[in-house]
Amino acid sequence: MNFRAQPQPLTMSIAGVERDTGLAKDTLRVWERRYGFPQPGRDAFGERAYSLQDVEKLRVIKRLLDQGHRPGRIVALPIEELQRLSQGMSGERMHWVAQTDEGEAEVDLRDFMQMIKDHQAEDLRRAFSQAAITLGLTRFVTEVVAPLNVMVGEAWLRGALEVFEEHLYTESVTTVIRHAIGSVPEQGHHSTPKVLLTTFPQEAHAVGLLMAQSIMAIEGCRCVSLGIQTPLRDIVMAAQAHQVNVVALSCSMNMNPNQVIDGLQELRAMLPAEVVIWAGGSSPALRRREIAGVVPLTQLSDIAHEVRKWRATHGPQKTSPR
Amino acid sequence: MNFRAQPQPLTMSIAGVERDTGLAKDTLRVWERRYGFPQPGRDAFGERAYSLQDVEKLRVIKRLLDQGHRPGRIVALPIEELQRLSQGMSGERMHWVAQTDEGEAEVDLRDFMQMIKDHQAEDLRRAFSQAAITLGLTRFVTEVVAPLNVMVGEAWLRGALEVFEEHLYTESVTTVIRHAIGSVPEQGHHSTPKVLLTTFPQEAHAVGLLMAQSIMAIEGCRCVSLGIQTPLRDIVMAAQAHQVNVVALSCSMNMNPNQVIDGLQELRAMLPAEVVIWAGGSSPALRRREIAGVVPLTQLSDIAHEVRKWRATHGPQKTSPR
DNA sequence: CAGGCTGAATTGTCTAGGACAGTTCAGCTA
DNA sequence: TAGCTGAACTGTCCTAGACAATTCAGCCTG
Repeated sequence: MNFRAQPQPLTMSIAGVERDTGLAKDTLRVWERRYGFPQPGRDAFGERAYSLQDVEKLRVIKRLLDQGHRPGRIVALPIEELQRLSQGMSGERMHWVAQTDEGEAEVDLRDFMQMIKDHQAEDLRRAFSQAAITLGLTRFVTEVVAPLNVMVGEAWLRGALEVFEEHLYTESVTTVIRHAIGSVPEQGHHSTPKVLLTTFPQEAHAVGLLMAQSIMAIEGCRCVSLGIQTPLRDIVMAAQAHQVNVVALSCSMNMNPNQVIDGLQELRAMLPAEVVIWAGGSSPALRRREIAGVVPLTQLSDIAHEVRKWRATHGPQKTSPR
Repeated sequence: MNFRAQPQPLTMSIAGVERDTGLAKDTLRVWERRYGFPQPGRDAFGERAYSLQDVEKLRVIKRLLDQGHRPGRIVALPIEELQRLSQGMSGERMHWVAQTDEGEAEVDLRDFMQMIKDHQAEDLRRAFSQAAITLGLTRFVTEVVAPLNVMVGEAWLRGALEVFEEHLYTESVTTVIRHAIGSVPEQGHHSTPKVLLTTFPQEAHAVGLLMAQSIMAIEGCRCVSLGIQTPLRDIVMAAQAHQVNVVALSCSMNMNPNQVIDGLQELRAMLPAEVVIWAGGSSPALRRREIAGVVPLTQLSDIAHEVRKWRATHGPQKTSPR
């Protein structure tokens, strides 16, 4: 067993930091000028070289920003102070427990986390399958996958989880949800609403989309998913080609809030008024401010409500004539 | 049916163009300086305002770049010239036909292409499912999906297929293959080889990986997939954590050949010698030159051969002790 | 004629600081 | 307490220059 220690680069380029933290290059430079942090060293070519500690701190800062803090107040703070701030929230509910109808606790999320950390690939997938069957797809997604996503994301931010461990989790969940979706009986040609699912080009996370799709399928929608990263104009063209009633976008926490808002506004301007836009996911942009003509779904449970609301507003079974 | 031809703004900001074309802001500005195109107007604030025609032309240029053209040669060309270049290549063998054992032609790939272009989402998925059942998973993947990938890729390069149409194809195929993999009986804890599947961080295409996984599953391998885009060091760490015998990488045509070669060499240096590396996919880098300690699998059928070869070389059922 | 070397051209990304519109805050007034 | 207003904050755009990395084109060699 001679796995070599990696030739880990001890620093990161500005482009790497942008990708890792989601903070634009311009922003990083302007913070340096204004707040004195980050203060990267320079490599042999005179280009910024960020230490891994600084990148770590930037990640914490990003999270605090998403929670509503303002840059000028926190960017210059020492790391301990930031961690104290970010401890404030989260971190309490590592012990959520989903319960079966009979009331006994059956699914302890810590068990899943443990399997991820122990790299028990087969066991993990089997446990997910079992939970999906025991709880049903809707509860599995809302009570197991959603909180696990948060826990995995936080663990990754803390550095408690490696990228490959997160990948394994994502792959396992994807497999199980897709399999479950396949078991939902297909909708007839006239069931409504017909929903187009996809994400903006900047969004790399596919699980959120899949979760939404699974709940919509259960609620009896006709789902057409394009997967992730569809250019704006293609979303519009697809909505037209498939004659959908609803366009549903998944926007994860990692997307730039401004891009989310801009994208939604542009999309709204390009789509005909009778096509509804649902924007779901953990992006802070969705909570922050209302966007005209866009329905924010900040919780998974909102989906079912919105489907029913749509059906109440529109004819119960006829596809709108257009 | 009042889908608007365009969004009200007849121009686009530089950020919008970046989002729509995938060309970085820096690149757009430098092209303007060097080649005189694009030559955007300015809005009331003195900021670049790109016409929709220019954006359209930029999209064509992006496509040509992906094909291997160089910016200096094409950016300044008039739109007609660019379109002529796009037409140029590909497009002869649209008439492959897979045959059932009885010999009758059953599956005409042109039918699938037609369904994609006609946006018949449900029919397409149903047709794929049916083909997978009729032909069996291995033949479905090698005789239907593989050639269709080529056809779809070529059509996209020619501009004959929109991005959202390609997305729909990818999503449908993914659904069907994943479902089929789920039906392959799970391997026991001692079957070999144990294979780690993933791609390099630059690789965005997941279907190739899935195709490989499906064939390996059929051949009785224990597959651990991390999905796409795993950093190099995480591939190594995962190989160790999961104690795999083989690391399988999928490298599509779209990856930079140099990145493929460098990545494989670095990976080879980091992994212990007893872990085999299989590199599959349509990347030209795999055909071009041999890489020491890496097995190239340029065809899907190579996978089965290589699995058997591995079993012949190593003990038939014991996991290597290490 | 294949293959390898070298210098020149090409190309994306980085650097610097300045500017400004839009948002949020803080203090004053009613 | 509520509402207004000016000041501070903040992200993104701007210009123009520089340079490493890649690719091309020509030449030489075996």
